Amino acid sequence: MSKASIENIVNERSQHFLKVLIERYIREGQPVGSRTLSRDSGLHLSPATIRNVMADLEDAGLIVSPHTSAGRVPTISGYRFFVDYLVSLTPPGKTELELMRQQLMGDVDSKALVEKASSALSELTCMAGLVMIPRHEHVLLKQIEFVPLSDTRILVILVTSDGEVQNRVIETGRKFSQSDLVQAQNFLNANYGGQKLETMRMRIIEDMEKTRKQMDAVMEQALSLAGQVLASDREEGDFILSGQTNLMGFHELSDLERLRHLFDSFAEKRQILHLLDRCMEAEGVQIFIGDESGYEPFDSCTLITAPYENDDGEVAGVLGVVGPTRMDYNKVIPIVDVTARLLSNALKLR
Amino acid sequence: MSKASIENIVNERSQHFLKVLIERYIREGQPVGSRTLSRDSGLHLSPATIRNVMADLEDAGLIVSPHTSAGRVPTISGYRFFVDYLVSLTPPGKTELELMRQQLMGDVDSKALVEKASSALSELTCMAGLVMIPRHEHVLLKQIEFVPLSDTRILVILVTSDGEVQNRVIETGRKFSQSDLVQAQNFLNANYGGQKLETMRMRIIEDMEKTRKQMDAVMEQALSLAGQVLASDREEGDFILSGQTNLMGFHELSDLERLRHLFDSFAEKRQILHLLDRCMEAEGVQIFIGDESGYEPFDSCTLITAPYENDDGEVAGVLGVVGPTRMDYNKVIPIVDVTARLLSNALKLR
DNA sequence: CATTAGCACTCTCCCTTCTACAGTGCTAAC
DNA sequence: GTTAGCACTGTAGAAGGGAGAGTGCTAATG
Repeated sequence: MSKASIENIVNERSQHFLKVLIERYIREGQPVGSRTLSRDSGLHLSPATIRNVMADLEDAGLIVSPHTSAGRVPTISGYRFFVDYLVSLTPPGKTELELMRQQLMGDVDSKALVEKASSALSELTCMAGLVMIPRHEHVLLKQIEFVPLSDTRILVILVTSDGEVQNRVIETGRKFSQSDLVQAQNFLNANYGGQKLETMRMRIIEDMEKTRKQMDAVMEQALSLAGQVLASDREEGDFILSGQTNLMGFHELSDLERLRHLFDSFAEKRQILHLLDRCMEAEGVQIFIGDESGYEPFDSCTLITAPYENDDGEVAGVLGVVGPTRMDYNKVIPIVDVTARLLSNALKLR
Repeated sequence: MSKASIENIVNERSQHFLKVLIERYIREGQPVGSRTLSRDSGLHLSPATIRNVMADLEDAGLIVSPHTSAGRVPTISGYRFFVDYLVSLTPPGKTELELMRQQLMGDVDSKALVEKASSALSELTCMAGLVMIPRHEHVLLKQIEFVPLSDTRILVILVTSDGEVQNRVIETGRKFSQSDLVQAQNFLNANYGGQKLETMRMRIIEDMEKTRKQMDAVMEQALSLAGQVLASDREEGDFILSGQTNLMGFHELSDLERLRHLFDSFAEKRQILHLLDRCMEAEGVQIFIGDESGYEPFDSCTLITAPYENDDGEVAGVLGVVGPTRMDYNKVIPIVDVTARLLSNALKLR
């Protein structure tokens, strides 16, 4: 940012005009001209004066005109300045809140909760809602079961403290008898039940060393199986997307090629998950406007996210909405924020 | 169909022209005029003659012209007649076949197979591919396990003969001790293991009657639990969709509103599942052109489906593609057909 | 009787032209 | 610092016009 621009931004009056301009543009979707702004601003200044201010704002890179004789529209920096300094967040109405609260109560199944949160987001914002499936990193092992499928394939069922069930199939390479499995299962439940999966993984590696000296066949088998199970525990993550088609309504995204690109990126998931992972580390609401996400299909979109917590009060995932850069930040930011809180609560109250 | 139309359709020459016209239109996407058709037809007839034939075909409702001075395009009836009597199916090339075969081998997980089949369909046809998740109606119970989650909630794990694992949580309303559950589990495995879930459900209802007289507590508990598990067995079904965005490339579908409607229908699933269910009953390839599906979002699409079989040789589900009515039927029909066969094989060879 | 040439007609597509309009930047006056 | 006035610029939309493609009809032909 040039020196001139900073001085102008500091100017309170310019900021007021910027705010009014952006709010107007968000509402109407049309470039805002000096005459309109003069009427809307509340201050009694002529269009000519406003034009000077607008020229400054344009110099500062906060607004641009699409062509000579159109009004001005916010740039990405403009939106950024707006959300950083100028937003007047309007908390969701009682009815919306109540509706959302109801949706997110009842259920005990965390998958169902996540889906409802996602569709609530998309319905309330009329954009696309997305919610990461909760991570189970800090989850405790409640029970482990082995079920033989064939000679060398074993189905392993992990029941975790958050009530989730994970099925994994492992290829053992050698044969285990039914009683081998029962013994291993009992051994593991007795020794590792109630532990976190991650600490479990570490302890098993240690324990395998010790066991080698003791040469207890049962323990060794059990550990080797458990080792295999947990080796495949690198979760790749996933998210639930709702209301993707809402995005087809925005004519700033109506370029079919861009839109297709965006939809493909939703289907591919990988990059988006990476982005969401980053948001999980940050605290509170995160906003990526236009190319700020560094992810090209989102170049003409804004992503607003907030982390939510699991029953232990640890960050379990991230939720958010995707929409055009021209979105009602005043309204959407609180919705994302509140939804994250409500989902956290719902996960705790199960 | 009027009498005149039938006579005209029976006319072999008209049929030839219809075929050439449709194939040309499928290739080029432009209305086909009499001059073009005269050159393409192979027969040495002047455009004027062709015009007479085209007028007949139009009377018969097989083609229309978008406006006075455009050529003709096929109607839905035209396409229908084409696929019923005129297609020259071209089997997929060696390379495509080999590629598909490779994709569909390796894996043992039926979910993964289904996903690969779906993406293979969408890639080979450049349209949207969809594959129903296999139904487990005729599947055998391999093993049943009870895992207590809380006093009244029990996790039931069903391992079935096709290697799938189903988790269900039931609310018992009263407390079961650990040993109650183990006994019930053993009883059920001993008495119902290896049976079809559907016959099991019926037998359990019978057996509950008998048990009432014997008053064996263990048996009664076991049956009551199993009854609950199987009561929730009404599968609603699901399908995997791939390459949905391919549809955005077709400009006959480029009306954003229609497209949105179509995408919403994919997300809603219910109606489409209903449609697919109907296809499961029929034998072999099914084709719904335009409004033939009776499902309005598909009005400007064609759906081509084929059922596939599970390891028992019973119909397990349906797969297919969705694209614009103007699609290369000669090529796509065999692809759907072959994919269904290959998926059936892959499911058998696991 | 089927086929064909000829012709007037119709419609779309694309190009150009024109006008109305909105909004700008600049200059000079307040 | 603010404002009025003014020339300028770019867009949107209407109007017009020619080229081209394809039609249906009629009358002539083999």
